Amino acid sequence: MTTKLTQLKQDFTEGLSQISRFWGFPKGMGSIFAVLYLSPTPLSLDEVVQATGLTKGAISTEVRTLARMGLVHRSSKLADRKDYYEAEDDFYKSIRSILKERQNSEFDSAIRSVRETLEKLEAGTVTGNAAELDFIYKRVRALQEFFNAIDGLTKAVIKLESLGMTNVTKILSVLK
Amino acid sequence: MTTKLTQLKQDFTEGLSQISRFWGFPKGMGSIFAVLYLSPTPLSLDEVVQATGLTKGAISTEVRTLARMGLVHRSSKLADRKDYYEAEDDFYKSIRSILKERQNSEFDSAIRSVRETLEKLEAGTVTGNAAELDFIYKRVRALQEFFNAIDGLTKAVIKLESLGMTNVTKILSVLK
DNA sequence: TACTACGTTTAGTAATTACTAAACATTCTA
DNA sequence: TAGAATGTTTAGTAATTACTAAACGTAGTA
Repeated sequence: MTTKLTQLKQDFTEGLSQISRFWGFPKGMGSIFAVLYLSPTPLSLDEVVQATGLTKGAISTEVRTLARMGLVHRSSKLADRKDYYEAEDDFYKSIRSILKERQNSEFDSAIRSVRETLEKLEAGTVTGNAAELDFIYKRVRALQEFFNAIDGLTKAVIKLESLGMTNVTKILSVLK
Repeated sequence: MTTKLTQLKQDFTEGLSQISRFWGFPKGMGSIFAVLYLSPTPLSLDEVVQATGLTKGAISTEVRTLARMGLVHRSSKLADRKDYYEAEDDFYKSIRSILKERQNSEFDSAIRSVRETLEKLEAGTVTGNAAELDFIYKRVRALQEFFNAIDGLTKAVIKLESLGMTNVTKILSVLK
């Protein structure tokens, strides 16, 4: 039983859409990436419209966030006003730019709020039952330390020349 | 300038809510966890209702998913029909059970769909332009390899006796 | 057995998010 | 300069998700 190439592409795209949703991104983002990833040549906005069934508007905005994450690249041909988009195919590179992106995001500000909580506790300016205060202080500090560890890890990954199989293998070997 | 303990708790809870949303979970989940995490003693459902402002129903369901992820534990006192909930305070442990949880989830099925794509391509049962087929095969295979690497990593982490600062430090040292 | 104290489920609502359609801005071309 | 070809923004809609309120189930207690 044979499969048509177009069908295969569609299934693949469907799969990436689900993965995208799983990670909390719009499923349209997944399908845009899939289409670009399977294309041997960069595609214009209208070609992506055609291939995904989404509208120009949607693609315009989602391609921008994909580009911010380093998952697609925008290029242009001389003497052609169209923009062209192509997928990054080095996922390890993408991971690094996604992490970099996230550093400046809301996540960091939320984490900062935990640190502020901790600082208030350390400054001794919080009024309330002493035993409870002590308990809460320990817990908040533990959380803070955990965040610091995560933060250290992501920063280390960002700084790498390249993540990639070699490094993954190294990590695996230490974990054994 | 001093802060009331209740205010501090509220701010902390607010912070965790944002973090929860950032990771694609309901913000209510974050606040439930925060309340439990700051409590020296396990809390009953009604106490959580009181502390979070959510309804019994919401808490009932969200506490269940928190428990599945190993972030909270349910316990009961003898001769007391109430359930009591308390937060896991070993986050490394939680990471491991979250990863374990995710293994059987939709994510895996989506990844499986990529593998299926690859298998069809390898079986040579796909009809279409040969050059394009070859290109697509290479790309899909690369993605598959990437997923395998990730999968290997998560499995390794799951298998660990315990993740924790020691291991994080080890990883960091390899990445330098 | 009826009543109470709980947790769960369910059906509906509110809030959020993803997307569309169309107006708009910009740049090139005639 | 007018017109066409492009990408972006915006205002509204559809779809999804988080939550509420209240009915329900169950088990313990009088």
